[in-house]
Formats: sequence, structure tokens, C-alpha cells
Amino acid sequence: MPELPEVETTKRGIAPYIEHQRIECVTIRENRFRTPVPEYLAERLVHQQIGQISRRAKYLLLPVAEGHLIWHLGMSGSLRLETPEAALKKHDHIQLTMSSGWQLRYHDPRRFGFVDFIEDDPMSDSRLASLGPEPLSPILTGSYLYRVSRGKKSSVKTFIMDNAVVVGVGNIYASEALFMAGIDPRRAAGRISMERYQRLSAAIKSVLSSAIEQGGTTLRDFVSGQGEPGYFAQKLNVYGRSGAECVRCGTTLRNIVLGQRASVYCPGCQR
DNA sequence: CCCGATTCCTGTAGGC
DNA sequence: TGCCTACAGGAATCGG
Repeated sequence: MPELPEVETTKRGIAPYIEHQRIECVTIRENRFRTPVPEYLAERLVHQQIGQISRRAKYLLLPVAEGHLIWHLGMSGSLRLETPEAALKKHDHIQLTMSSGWQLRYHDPRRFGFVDFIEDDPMSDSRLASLGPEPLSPILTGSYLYRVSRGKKSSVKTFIMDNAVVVGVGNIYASEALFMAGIDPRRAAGRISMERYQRLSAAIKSVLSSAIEQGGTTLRDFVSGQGEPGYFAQKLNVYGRSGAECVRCGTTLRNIVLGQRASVYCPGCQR
């Protein structure tokens, strides 16, 4: 499921093929997503040139002359490049045919994602304006997490998955970062020391950078722009390993529910 | 304000 | 083998 590393992998994969290319044709086969595809989307895009693609949190931003496409992959979405001859897959809902001949196809079985068109400054858009800092930016530090967590009673895992605190940390990487930092995910966010938050911020950066290097994590259906899976799944220490032995201390990993999310951790070395 | 619960959706896995 | 149910989850929204 696309978290930040998967969205970054997608961005890097598709950018060389669609930046500075003109959109020749827009095909929308399905418009029911988290929000409906705007009816005017195709007419706003056709014959427009795409500028430099960027990413904010898990949103992809594709600039065109009169605004930005904003794309969110939800939890089962992927964007991949195909030649026009390549067979359509079930759930290939939207497709942009580029002047280069490549087709950008949006595949999203669960339809939790969406695409929208923003005319104004995208950073002023309500969906982007309230977001916290990027995890790989210098703004995310141990002292930042320590400061904004004071008084918070929710669990530290829920806290780092809150997009107002820091963006792009979903269930997989939150679980992995807490394991790496040796912190029990159930701990109240407001009662964790500065020292531990320094370890946690370093762990978040480490696990996300490493996952980006591996091309993301493929559990079921994530594929890069080139249609290839990511390889970080092989490096997961706790996510999806409930009942197995901890790679560090051998204790049996436990699964609990925090914030309605499965949370696997090691009772032996996460305290 | 804060925090937890609910909601959207479909493919997959597990139980019987 | 086939049917049924539970589960996966990002983020908006609601309610206490």
C-alpha cells in the first residue's frame, strides 16, 4: 500500500516519461473515487504540457499551465507507464496518453485514491495546508517530536501516524520505526523522553530512506511506474510478522490494535 | 481541543 | 470445492 516511499518511487519512475510531455488524450473509465473525478478534468488537461512533478506527503502534484493535478494513490492505487498496445488490466480507471506515446495508467482496485484539479497555489489547498513537515526534512527532529507531543495522551504509534505531526508515516513504517527505536507502540506520546524521540526521529528517517532505496514495499499490489514491485518487504522486521520470532531478541512478536490499526511489536525489546 | 470510532472499497485468506 | 466472513488501510468526518 502506498506510503511515502512508494509514492516517491512512483514519482521517480514516471517523471522522466511525462515531464515536459504534452497530454494528447485523457480517458476516464471510472469516476467514483474518494472524491469523484471532476467532470471538467479531461478538457483542462488535454493538449497541456506537464511541468516538473513534485510530491508533498503522499500526494503527487503534476503542474500544467492553468493549475495542478493532485493525485493520491489511496491504499491500493498505482500509476504505471504502458505502451498503448499493452492490455488493459481490471481497475485501470484513468489513463493519460502522452505525446511521447507512453500512457500513464492509474490502477486502483479499492478506489480509496483520487485525482483532482487545483487552480490556485496547491499548498493553500485545504488538503495540503494542514500537513505537518516532511519526515526526511531537517524540520523533523527529536526535539520537534518531543515538543509537539507534550500533553498528548494517545499512543506514540497513533501520534507519528498523524499527518498534522509528520506526514507519510503509515502503518508499515510506523511499526518498523518504533521497532528500530526500541519503543513500545502503546506508550503515551506525551510521556516519552527527548532521548527516545531523538532515536525515533532518526529511525523514521532511516526506515523511509532505506525503503525508498529499495523501491518501496510491495505487499500485494504496489508497483512502480515501470510496473515493478518494491523490495523493502524483505527487510520488514515486525510488520506482518506477528507470531514469528523477533530478529533481534527471539521473543515472539505480538499483534495488538492501536487506533484501529494492526500493530505488531516485540514485547522483548520494545519498552 | 482532543481523541477514538466510523466510513469508503475490493481482493485475499482462513474457517467450516 | 465453495461459501461466508474478517481483514487490510489513508484520511475525512463525526461524536463524545
